[in-house]
Amino acid sequence: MQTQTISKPRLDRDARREAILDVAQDVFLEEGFAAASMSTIAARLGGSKGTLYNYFKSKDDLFNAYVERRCLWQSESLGLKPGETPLQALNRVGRAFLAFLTDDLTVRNFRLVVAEAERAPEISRTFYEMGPARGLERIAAFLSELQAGGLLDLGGDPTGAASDFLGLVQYRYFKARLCNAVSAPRSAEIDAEADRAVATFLRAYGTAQR
Amino acid sequence: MQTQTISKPRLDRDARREAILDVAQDVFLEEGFAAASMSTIAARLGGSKGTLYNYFKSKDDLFNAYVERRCLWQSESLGLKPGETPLQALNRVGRAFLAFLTDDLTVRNFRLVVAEAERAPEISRTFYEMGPARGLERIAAFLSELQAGGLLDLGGDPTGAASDFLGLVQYRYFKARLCNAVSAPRSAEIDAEADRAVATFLRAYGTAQR
Amino acid sequence: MQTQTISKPRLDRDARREAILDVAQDVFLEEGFAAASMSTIAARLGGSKGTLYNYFKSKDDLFNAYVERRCLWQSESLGLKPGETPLQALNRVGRAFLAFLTDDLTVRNFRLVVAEAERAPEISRTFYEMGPARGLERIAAFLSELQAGGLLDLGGDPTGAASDFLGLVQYRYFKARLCNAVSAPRSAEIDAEADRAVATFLRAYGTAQR
Amino acid sequence: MQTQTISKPRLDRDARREAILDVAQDVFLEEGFAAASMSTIAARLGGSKGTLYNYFKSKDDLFNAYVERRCLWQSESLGLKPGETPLQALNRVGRAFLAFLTDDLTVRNFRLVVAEAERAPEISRTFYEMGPARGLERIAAFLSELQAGGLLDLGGDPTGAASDFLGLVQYRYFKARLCNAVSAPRSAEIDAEADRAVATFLRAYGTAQR
DNA sequence: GATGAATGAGGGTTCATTCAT
DNA sequence: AATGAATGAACCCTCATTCAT
Repeated sequence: MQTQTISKPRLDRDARREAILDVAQDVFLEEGFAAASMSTIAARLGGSKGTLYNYFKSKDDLFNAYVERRCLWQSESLGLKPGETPLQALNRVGRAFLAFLTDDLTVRNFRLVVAEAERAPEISRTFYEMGPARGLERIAAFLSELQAGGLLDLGGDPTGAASDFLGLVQYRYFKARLCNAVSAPRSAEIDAEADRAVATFLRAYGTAQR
Repeated sequence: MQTQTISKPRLDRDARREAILDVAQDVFLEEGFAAASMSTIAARLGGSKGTLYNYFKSKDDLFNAYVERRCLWQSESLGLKPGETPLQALNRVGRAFLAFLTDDLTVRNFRLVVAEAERAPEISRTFYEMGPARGLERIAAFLSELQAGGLLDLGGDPTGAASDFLGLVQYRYFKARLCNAVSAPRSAEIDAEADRAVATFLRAYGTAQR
Repeated sequence: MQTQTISKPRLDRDARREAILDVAQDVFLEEGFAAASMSTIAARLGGSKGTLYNYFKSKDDLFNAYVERRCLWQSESLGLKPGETPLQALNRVGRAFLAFLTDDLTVRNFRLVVAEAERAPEISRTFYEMGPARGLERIAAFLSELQAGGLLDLGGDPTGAASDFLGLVQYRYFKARLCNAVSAPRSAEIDAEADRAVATFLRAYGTAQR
Repeated sequence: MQTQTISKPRLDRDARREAILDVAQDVFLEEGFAAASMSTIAARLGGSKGTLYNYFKSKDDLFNAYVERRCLWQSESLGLKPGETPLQALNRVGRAFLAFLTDDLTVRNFRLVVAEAERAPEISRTFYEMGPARGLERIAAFLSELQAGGLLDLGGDPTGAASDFLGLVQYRYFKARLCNAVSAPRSAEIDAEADRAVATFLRAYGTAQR
């Protein structure tokens, strides 16, 4: 019972914190930072407002914690998979990237962070460094790997090539998604668009022998 | 003096309306829609809140008017200029587009509209149709013109090519700008990045004879 | 033309004043004093708010004028009509009184005046003196006339008898109407109730020979 | 002490609610619903506006609660008391009824409810059903009791007789009180008027043997 | 640690009134 | 005499935050 009283609260506290962040995420994504109210979050949580302030010292603090947690999430492994040709890998990554970017959660989260960029610059900057910037680096590394495999010639600028790759893949849908001008594309649409972008990319960066 | 007494009020009213929108734009861009308060706008205007409501029947109405006015602005002429080679034109357009997109006003306005996409979907959708969507079409038309001049081979999909062009040109800076991760690039940086993107584009879409 | 310029404005001014009062009456009756707005009245009038203030120096003033005008209206002639027996006259007056009291306009006007009795005691007091109090006197005089005809014996207190008469006639419907608990009674209902009240009244005040 | 920690908040909350209603009643009665402001109520309460909204979700809600509480109050027992003759009982009830009706609180409350009859018909209707309508029924039952005792002959229409009784008793003062045309009658005046009305009533409904 | 009542500043909005034209 | 833009006080209501229990 001693261990209980010592260890259990600790676990409980972390779990409770996570639960709060889960609810906060929902509310923030649905209503935006300013329109979201601590009352709403507390009510959905089934707890009291006071409790919220036991875990996060302010609404801003809660928002910070939410963004930080979001950033820790996005970490799938890139890189060639066994038994995959470089071309197949490029197509797979293009599709995965586009699917991720057009996903509802991604889009709404992006809106949320961008909305607060003026008011809370550090937050959006952190988000950018942890998210898009790291993604670009990982794509650059991935493309270098493909270059080593002979598929590509990046011309000595892997980051530039990565930027081009991502630009090609996402332009058609991302802005439109942000603006609510289109709903989330279905899988087939994503594949078609990604494949088209990869084809363009290969015309610009592919080696003759591909 | 007769024309005065007749026309002056009319002009005054329109001018006042514009002045209000100017101030509202500043406040909206700085604080976002939700955080912006009618009190702040009235105070900066040097008038009373009541006056605001003589011109716009609600905060939403004011925001709508702001977005509408923004949409009417962006309409420069594209197309080949006299004495310009197709290649020069492509470079010029690429630079102009990137300069526009990374401009402070553009970025902050984009943030603002996107922030309200969940709450007011029609507004952001309209913005998208009037802004990015029309821009894409105009670029597509422009590229077709260059194709006619022999510089490009769009492979029968001018819109796809336009999307690729814009994706290549903007990816490096736009997201970063949105997230406040970088300040507005200087002219030289814009030119370098645009030129690089154009080079990539030409490797993918240029004809042999270029 | 001189008479025109002199006399016409005078007429116009009175007519305009009446028109304003007509509109104000509608709005006051519909919304109550506090909820009625000068803007609404001006808008319905098709004029500007400034004009309103040219005719009435405040909202209270307008309300005063409305109540005063209302009081001047109610003045039908009571008294025996030629070829009518005293009993017939009593029944006729009872019915007329009840019809008047349960009429929509009467009820809503009563509500309106009573609502402001705390805030503006003189107004409701004036209304009472001009309306119900004078009505009571006229009924007393009327009953005295019938007494002279031998139908009634008022026991030396015509006002008391008049009060009893009116109390008997109106109790069933008036409060309920004020409270919106019943809609305006139809003619047959009014007649039946008035006749019943008259019968009671005659049992209390009728002479043996009736 | 356990009961304290459990029951005290509960009592406090109810007590606070009652205190708010007490203050709200004062303010509503003095200024009317529309003119009463939540700020005034909060200030008189010595609390903040926010607290008001913790107990009542809107001004309308507060008003509803006030009316409901008023309705629960008025419930004295009628009926013959031991050692009382029927005639004494009738006089007693007449006086009590008139005293109640001309009481300041009754009059002002009536004004208040009637004032909102157009805007909130359900409220005034409920008030009527709970108050005057039930009062009428109780008087009818009371009169029937007296009839059984041989004092009265209601002619088979107890409700009609009750209506007559109440009409006779109240007409002289009630309207005048509503209109602020007279101040609350003193006890002697009330008794005299009630006795007079009872005498009239007995002439109309009394049996020969009384 | 959890609660939820209390706070008070501030939100958007309305409105009677004024005044220059 | 008529207009209608301008005002600013006041309205109802919300909310992030605090604190006694």
